Amino acid sequence: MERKRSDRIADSLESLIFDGTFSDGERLDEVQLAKRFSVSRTPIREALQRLAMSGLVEQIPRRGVFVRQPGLVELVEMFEVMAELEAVCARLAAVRITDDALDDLRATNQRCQQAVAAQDADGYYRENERFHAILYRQSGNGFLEQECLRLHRRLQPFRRLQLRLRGRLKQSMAEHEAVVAALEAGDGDTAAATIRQHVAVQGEKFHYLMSSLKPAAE
Amino acid sequence: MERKRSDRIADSLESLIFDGTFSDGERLDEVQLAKRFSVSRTPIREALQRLAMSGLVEQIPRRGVFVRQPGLVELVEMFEVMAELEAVCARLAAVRITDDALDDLRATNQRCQQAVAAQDADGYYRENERFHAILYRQSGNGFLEQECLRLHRRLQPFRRLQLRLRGRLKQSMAEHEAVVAALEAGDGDTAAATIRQHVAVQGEKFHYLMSSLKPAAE
DNA sequence: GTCAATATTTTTGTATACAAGATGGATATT
DNA sequence: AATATCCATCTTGTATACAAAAATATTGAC
Repeated sequence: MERKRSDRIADSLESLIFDGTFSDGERLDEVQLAKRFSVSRTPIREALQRLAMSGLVEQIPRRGVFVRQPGLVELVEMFEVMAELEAVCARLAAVRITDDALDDLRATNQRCQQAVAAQDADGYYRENERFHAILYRQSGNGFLEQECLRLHRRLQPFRRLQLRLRGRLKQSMAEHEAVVAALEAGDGDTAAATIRQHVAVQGEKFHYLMSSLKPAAE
Repeated sequence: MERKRSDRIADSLESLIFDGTFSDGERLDEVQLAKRFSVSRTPIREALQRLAMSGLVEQIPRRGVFVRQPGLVELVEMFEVMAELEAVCARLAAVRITDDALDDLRATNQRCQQAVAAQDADGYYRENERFHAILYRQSGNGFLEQECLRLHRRLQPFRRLQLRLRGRLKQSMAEHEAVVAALEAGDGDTAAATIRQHVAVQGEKFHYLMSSLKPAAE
């Protein structure tokens, strides 16, 4: 599936940026990375360019690429956009969703519940991902679906941080149920409002998390 | 401002794809392009990669890159997303917009009107761009602003097609005025609904244009 | 004559070599 | 001593060379 070396390197670098191995503002030296991955500069450069397009690094011409960790405000902004995009998906899905997809959502939610009960974090994430992916798909708008997947993927590492908040999982599940109910009833506005809140609260919780942990981020 | 040769090449290729010099599905040969731009394959490859990220071409590993003109359905989808994004901007702007920005919007609209009266197509586009750019900015969400600018830019060549529809410009201006009025009144829902319709209608008109011109596009 | 297997050629992906701009420090001048 | 200038070095951007894979042509078997 992965074909070009530069693709795999891009993924690796992405992970390294996400898990904080590269701190914000750090310059990524091409020859260093080339040695690290045992390749020439060419695939490194291709990978870096991809990351630049994704917004993970900033490429200053003739100067180098610098990792660009989103600050607190940008994160909140991204969560806000994610919330709105998912709300659009929900509103569209309310009229376009198929019965099969509704069944799928319910089944996914059930598995998600079981994962919560079993304290299976990975399982929870997998099913949660699936829930949202189905919602995107059922918007009936392939372009919207892709954009949602893109942003969702970008926010994923930050989403992981906040699961530790007590009681969040249970409430999250309840919100999922409410969304399914609204979709079933064809109530687009309720579905949109519910999912918007469901996602937006993550941004807010994140805000809280950050300000409680770090002294003054940005 | 333009720094790397590959950047300028990417822009050139983008234009060539937009204006239809490269038809859909056509393979872009690296050496051919290299000769055409009198450079080596390296900057060509970098440019092509950027285009692939933007979705303008599809890159099939070890096989080449192929231009990927959006089909009719994808265009409608993109306009739908644009409409929703702008609606979000409007709703947020209704509470966040500054008085200065309101004045700016009004002035821009006025210049836009004048351009319409003078049959100054370029002027109209410039001011129309500005109107939407201000709206994005006044959402108060920098990330949303960037995403809107990205999609707006991508849709620009297709938007240009439909100005020839009789009476569209006048109605468009009226919609702009309505948006400003709603923003002034702080009525986010009305502003959102108005701008959503304003943008969505472009996708629909485009649909009409296509089906009337081409026999059966996709 | 058709199909298949192999060889040739073409094209992409990667490595290396080269060019030009940027960084940093040393030296000279005020 | 402070600052400006020039030089050395380093890093990026581009060109070329090489390797591997795919496309195409050729040849052989049936």
